[in-house]
Amino acid sequence: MSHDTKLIDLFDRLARVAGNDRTAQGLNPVQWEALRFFARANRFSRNPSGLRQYLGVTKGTVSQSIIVLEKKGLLKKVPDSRDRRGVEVRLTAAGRKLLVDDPLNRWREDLAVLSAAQRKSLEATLEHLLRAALQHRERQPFGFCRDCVHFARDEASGAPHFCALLEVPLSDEDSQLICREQAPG
Amino acid sequence: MSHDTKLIDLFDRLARVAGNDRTAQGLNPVQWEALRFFARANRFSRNPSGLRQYLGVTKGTVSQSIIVLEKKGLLKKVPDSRDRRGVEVRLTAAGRKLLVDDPLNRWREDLAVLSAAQRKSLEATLEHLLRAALQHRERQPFGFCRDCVHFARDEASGAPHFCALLEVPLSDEDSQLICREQAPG
DNA sequence: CCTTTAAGTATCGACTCGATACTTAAGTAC
DNA sequence: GTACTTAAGTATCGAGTCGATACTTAAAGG
Repeated sequence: MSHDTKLIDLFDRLARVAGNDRTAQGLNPVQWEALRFFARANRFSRNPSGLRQYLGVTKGTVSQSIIVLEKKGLLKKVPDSRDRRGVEVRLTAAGRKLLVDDPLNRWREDLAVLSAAQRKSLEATLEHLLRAALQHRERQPFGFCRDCVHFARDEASGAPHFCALLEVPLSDEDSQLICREQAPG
Repeated sequence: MSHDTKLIDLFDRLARVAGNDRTAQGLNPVQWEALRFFARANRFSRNPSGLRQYLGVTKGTVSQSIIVLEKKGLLKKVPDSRDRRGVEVRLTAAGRKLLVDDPLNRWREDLAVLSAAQRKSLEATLEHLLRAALQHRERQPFGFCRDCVHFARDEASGAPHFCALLEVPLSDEDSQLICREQAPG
């Protein structure tokens, strides 16, 4: 019985409660997570292997989930012009519309019981913890493009920004999305 | 894009990462949760409907999970002497032994990146949040017996403690377990 | 008694998820 | 170029979760 037992139990319990109200609008937990991911991932990340990395599951699993969401008309696949093995996954208008009723939004009401200072502090602590946990498990942080070590702002190249890792220009929109290659700077 | 979006995303992501390493020792997430629950629930709570309330799933689901764990030799069912419809679920020696290698323990290492003050603050905040979330969803908090409004310490009745709701004497051990009837005082 | 309610089980169908095997396309070596 | 290797994605299978439904048994209350 170490001193962190209660904290771990709280995580476990919160995760379970969150999981419980994730089945809504006919979508199950993983489908919601996939929808959220593709809505927020940049063009280097919004493909099946990006989701695979994000969720930490096998490619067969994500392949199935994407096919189901495609059948529901919430996602559509577009061939990748640069690599013909790959596909780009995009939300349809129906997908974006459904995301407005994300069951995770229920937590906004719950978070209201905390003060602004508490929420701020909680956010910083959880971010720290998540980063450590992902590093420990050798997984990518999937942070914002603009917070990356490879991000160069206001390049003279014409485009507003630039990625020094992939060596491509970046739009303003790109910089505000999450990226599988992101390394916190 | 409300201001709590990032906080909700952090919860979602932490929950997913925690879920990923919950498949260990041949047990899946729900089986681990059941094992943990029965190890910590008091005698009024360690039955199928207690787990049902705790996890927020249907009785058919918990019935199946318990049967699987019984077949694995980690749990055993004992008829309830007071109510012949009910059963008491107890961990076997093998169950207790397995719990030592709970994959959730991996978080202890991750929590080490936080200072003692941060952990303390995090614990208080999460407890507050969980309580609000459970109340919002009309679910029981499953707190410690000793922290309950119905708990009476050092009764003159002979037993060390007493539950004013169920009107039964309580041992010291009872008071340190979680209870489905618990109402925070 | 008889009706209602509660605890638990049995069964079904839809889905997740890991594992395995497969297809197609890049990348690289020669 | 041809051959080998690696990567992206799909197809399929089996075990398990989970809600829904129907059922059995027992308690509880007129």
